[in-house]
Amino acid sequence: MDASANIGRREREILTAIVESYISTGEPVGSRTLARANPENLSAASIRNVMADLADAGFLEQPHTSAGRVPTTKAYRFYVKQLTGEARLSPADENLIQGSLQGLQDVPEFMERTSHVLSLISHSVGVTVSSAQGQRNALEHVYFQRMADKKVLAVVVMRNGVVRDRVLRLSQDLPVADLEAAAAYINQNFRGWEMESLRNEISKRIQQERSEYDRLMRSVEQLYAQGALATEGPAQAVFVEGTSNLVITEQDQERLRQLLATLEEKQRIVDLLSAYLDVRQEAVRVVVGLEDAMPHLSNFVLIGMPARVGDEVMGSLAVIGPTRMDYEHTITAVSYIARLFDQLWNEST
Amino acid sequence: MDASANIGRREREILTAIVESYISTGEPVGSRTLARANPENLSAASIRNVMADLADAGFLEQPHTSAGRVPTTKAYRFYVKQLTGEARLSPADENLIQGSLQGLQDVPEFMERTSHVLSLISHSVGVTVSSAQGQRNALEHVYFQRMADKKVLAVVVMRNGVVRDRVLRLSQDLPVADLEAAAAYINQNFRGWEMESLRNEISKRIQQERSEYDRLMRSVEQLYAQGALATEGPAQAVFVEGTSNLVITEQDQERLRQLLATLEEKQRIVDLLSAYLDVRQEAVRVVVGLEDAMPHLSNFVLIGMPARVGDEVMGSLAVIGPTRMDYEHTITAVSYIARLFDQLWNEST
DNA sequence: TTTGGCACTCATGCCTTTTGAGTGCCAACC
DNA sequence: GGTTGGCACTCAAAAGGCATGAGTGCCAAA
Repeated sequence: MDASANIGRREREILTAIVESYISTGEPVGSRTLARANPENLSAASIRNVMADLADAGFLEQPHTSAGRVPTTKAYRFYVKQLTGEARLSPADENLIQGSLQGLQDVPEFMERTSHVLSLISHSVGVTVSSAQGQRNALEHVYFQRMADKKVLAVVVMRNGVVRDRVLRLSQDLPVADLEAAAAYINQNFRGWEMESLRNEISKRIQQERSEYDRLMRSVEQLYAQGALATEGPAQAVFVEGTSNLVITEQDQERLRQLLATLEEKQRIVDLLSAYLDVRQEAVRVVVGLEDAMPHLSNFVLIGMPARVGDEVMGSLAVIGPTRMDYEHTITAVSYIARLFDQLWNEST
Repeated sequence: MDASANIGRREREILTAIVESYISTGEPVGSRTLARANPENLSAASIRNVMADLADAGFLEQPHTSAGRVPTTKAYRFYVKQLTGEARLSPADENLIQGSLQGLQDVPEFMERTSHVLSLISHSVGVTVSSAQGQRNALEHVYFQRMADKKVLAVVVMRNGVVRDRVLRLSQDLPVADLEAAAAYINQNFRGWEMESLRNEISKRIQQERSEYDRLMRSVEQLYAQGALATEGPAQAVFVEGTSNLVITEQDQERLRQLLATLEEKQRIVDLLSAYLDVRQEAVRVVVGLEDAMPHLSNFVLIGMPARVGDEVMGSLAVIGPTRMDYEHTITAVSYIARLFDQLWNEST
């Protein structure tokens, strides 16, 4: 099924040379130019023959009859696969990254700066999502503040330092004393509990102690029902940076417009990343050809991986750029930052 | 000094006609076309004379010798000044806005959606800043959580529902008990105080009760020194949306690139808005010609105003767009949303 | 003061020509 | 048989030439 199996060594070399040449110049590459650039031993005519084969196998395309060849999606996939992944970042880039990410404390801030750094290094669009699900988080402290009739501000502090606040609309007003009692009850009984098991336990207790006359549990029930202890929330911050780099990449007006519009729809970015990045993956993932997921992102590539601290996923980082990009460099940068992220947050906890 | 004073009625009419024509077509406007479009009574030749005068007075420019006239910055300023400001938003637009801004609870969320709506309505870039300075805010509750050696998470809840959290790095470690004591001290003594006077009072008390042996005050001092009660913070969220609209506006590649790059620098956006939008202004402000503040924003206009709830400034909303824009429409939209903001937050508190 | 007329300018669009990088194929060569 | 040089052919893009038309300035007449 995979035609790349029956490809000989010569073909492989020429194909990578073509891909590299096209990536750096952007011009369709012809046999003559290739022969001149790599004056090993091959002549233009021989290369022509190989190129014809590669075109038949679906690795190359011609914009028009008498033009050079352009790599197809298949060719890029092949190219990425045969990269060694042993490249190291230049000291300059390492410094740039270290410098940008110093003195950070919260995840969203890290994500924001990371998307910026990624855009600088890759010359494409840096994209990060701070999902901060906090599922595995232990409760440290809750606090309720009465704002107005039937409106309560709930603040939840978790052990890892994530603070979540939301306004609840209750079906029935609760006086300040009841709010304080509820907070005290939760703090005393559940401090240190993991949020998920905490929620299970609370809903269980509410079921059991259904006595209509237990004022405390009724308050807790109301607060709980309105999501006082929910931790996901819509607080999924998305950071997209480096869109100005697209102006150079994408010449066509209308396509550029649609590109920018697509990148502004935060929800679609989240979907894209969650569709392609697996929580458990250990290495950078390169997805060539995003047109399946988003029509306007044809000729674009996603290079990314989840950002984890230990086992817990705190978000994702990725670069979205044109197929014509420096894959090796970008891959190394993404994986470097992901490793750095883990490190930074491990040592500071 | 202002040449617009000595401009007669005919001149004024022709100038506005020119500006409007240029805004809608984008083509330099010539005397003949104008005469045909407004067939009142004037002939092309007469208009030519007037146009020559207007050019002398600095209202019009010629791209080249034999082309039509293009309005200058001065002309736009004149045009904006003579707008009545009595326009109303179309029901469709009002619905769009109302729909987008329903069911909101926190200011940043409002700002994010507002920048989006503004970009849709103005066909330019919608920009909002949620500054939530909270200077005028009363303290409701503070909470300190020890994270690690010399690291403390400070959570400040203010009466208006704004929650601010930050990680403090202390010069000396504080045990949990001391943190709790400090929090209790602040909560008992200063609940309900305005943040600014609170800070003044605390630093005064620290000065006075300098006794090296007062453990409590030393804890408070340390926490305070590291900004436990600071409320500005870098939590100045900036939302920029609608950049895809610029692709149509700005034809020149390089300029477009710089534009996008400029709009990505959040800090500059903040500076721009704070430079031009006065906290106390009651109406929409239109600034034609942003090139003084930012060279890359020549030929661009800022239309914005602060977003207030009563007297308190919660941020700013603005549109940044090309000089060729529908001023009246955009001005009405901005002021409509600002009014809506005040309303929404008054009724919900 | 307004208007028609006239000569002049200059960006724009359209057509044609030239150029050059590329291809495919064939015959010759090692 | 794989490799190479040669040759005819293709086609996009650049360069030149020309007509078009919207525009201007200025002048003289109404």
